[in-house]
Amino acid sequence: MSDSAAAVVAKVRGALLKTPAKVGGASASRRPDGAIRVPKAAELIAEAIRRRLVQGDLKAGDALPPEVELMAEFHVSRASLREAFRILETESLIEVKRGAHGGARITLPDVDTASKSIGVLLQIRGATLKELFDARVIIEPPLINILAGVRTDQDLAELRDLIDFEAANIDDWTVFASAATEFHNLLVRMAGNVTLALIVGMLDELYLRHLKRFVSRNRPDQRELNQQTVAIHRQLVDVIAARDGASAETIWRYAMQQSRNVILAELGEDTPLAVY
Amino acid sequence: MSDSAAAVVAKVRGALLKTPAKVGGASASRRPDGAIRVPKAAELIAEAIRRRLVQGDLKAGDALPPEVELMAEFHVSRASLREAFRILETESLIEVKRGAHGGARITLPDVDTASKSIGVLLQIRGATLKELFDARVIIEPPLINILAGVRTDQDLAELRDLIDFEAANIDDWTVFASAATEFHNLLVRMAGNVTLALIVGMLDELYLRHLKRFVSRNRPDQRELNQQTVAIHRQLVDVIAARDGASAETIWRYAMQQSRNVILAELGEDTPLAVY
DNA sequence: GCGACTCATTGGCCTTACAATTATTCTACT
DNA sequence: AGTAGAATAATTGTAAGGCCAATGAGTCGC
Repeated sequence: MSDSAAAVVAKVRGALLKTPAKVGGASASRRPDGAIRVPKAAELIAEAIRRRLVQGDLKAGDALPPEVELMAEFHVSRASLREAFRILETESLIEVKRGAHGGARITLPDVDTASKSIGVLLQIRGATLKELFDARVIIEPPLINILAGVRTDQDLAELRDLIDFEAANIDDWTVFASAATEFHNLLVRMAGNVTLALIVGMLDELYLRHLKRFVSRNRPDQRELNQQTVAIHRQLVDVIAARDGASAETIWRYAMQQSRNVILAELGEDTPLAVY
Repeated sequence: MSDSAAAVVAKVRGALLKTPAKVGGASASRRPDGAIRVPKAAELIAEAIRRRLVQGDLKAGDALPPEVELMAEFHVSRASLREAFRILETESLIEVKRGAHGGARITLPDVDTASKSIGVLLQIRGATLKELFDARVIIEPPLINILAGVRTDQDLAELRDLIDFEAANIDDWTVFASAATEFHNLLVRMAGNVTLALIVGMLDELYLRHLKRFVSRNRPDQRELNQQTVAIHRQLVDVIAARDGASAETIWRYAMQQSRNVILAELGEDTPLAVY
């Protein structure tokens, strides 16, 4: 290529940003301190691909063209393209496999990704385990109230199936714990607010991450606690079945405060959240 | 270097992962489908630096050594190192400047970063604007109740200062909007739950991003609405001053539902959230 | 002092080359 | 015919080296 590097850069920038009317376009973005930041080639490529993805041009599982083709398409070197890949991998938007028929494939980001970035933020800001639970105690009960109004018979059946599964695994600590967590998430999802379901999912995820790092032992009275849990879950579903939102909310708030107190008493109220 | 590439890779892996006892260590991680994934050099470097950062060996503003030194330290090529930089940049953990005395500097991630990853997730899952507001209507009022119990006189003073500022800028749409948003955030922060403050901050951020993309026009009755807003804010602070948590919660819930209805009527209830 | 200039430092980007991995295809042997 | 295993082709992972651009600090001239 005989162009000077500057010309090439200019060309790429031009090619990538040919939709300057889009107000949301994040080229030449400003940093908090007001200084302008010249976007790097890799960032522009990542942004272009990300846009295709979010706007639906690319679906999960779709394969991106091999590096050689993308290099030609974006007029960049392999190094820059690969840096863009690392960015998109970090955002869990692609996965790259090597070998024949390898290459980058679109993946849907999951809760893990988001909760990781939030986790770092919370840890830096000194959030405590107590706050994490308080947040859930505030968010979940009102959702249960809503759920009592919108639940279908199939929802009830699913919830009861899950409770039966809990009861069947009452002695297997890890299985029971993940089932109980899933019960929470299921309730929240059924309430129908995708946003809050996601938030609760992330809080769960953070709590579990913390747990896995610091707790390996079991409680002596675990079995008894688990039985209580199952009983409360059954009671809750019955009230939801009766469409008694207010009672359901009260029950759930009480139940969550109970388990919050048990867990915090064991782990320590002011334990700083630690996910790394 | 006369080693085969395989030997070099092995050496690097060994050097980077010399703390295998750390349970949190994410080398050779498993993907959801159970397949094991060989971590790339860039990921290992990013992880090593990230760990130093989160554990406090590196503070915000600290400069990392120049690329040449890091290449030597990690025994990797410049390409791999730079891919690692892109990963860390994506996570908002470093910022790279060029020129003399440039290089990578540690930065603290901010709400933007987290809300971006959540935004993608929400958009993909088809969250609507309505849900975003419903989430805030659920989360904020209980926090106001708490705030009424813990508020200090200085908190009241700050809130009233902010309201005065709102009143003074009642005709400047953008200034008023950001002041009103800050009022929300201030309330939530004062309630003392870092986790929920962060979550509300992210929801705000997402709403504002959406707004900036799609709304440029003003309402004809904006001035009147803003005056109502100021009146309600004053009323709220008075009730908080009286430590009347229940009333404060009720007032705030009502106020938020009002503004939710106004905004949704204008933008459309089922508008899918669009942040890109 | 103070502005323009120089220059060393450092990252941004490109090219080339080779190694490692993997799906497919071919081959040889049973 | 069928199948294990070897060759092959496609594709990413990593390295090395080079040029250019940006930047900030010191220097020189006024």
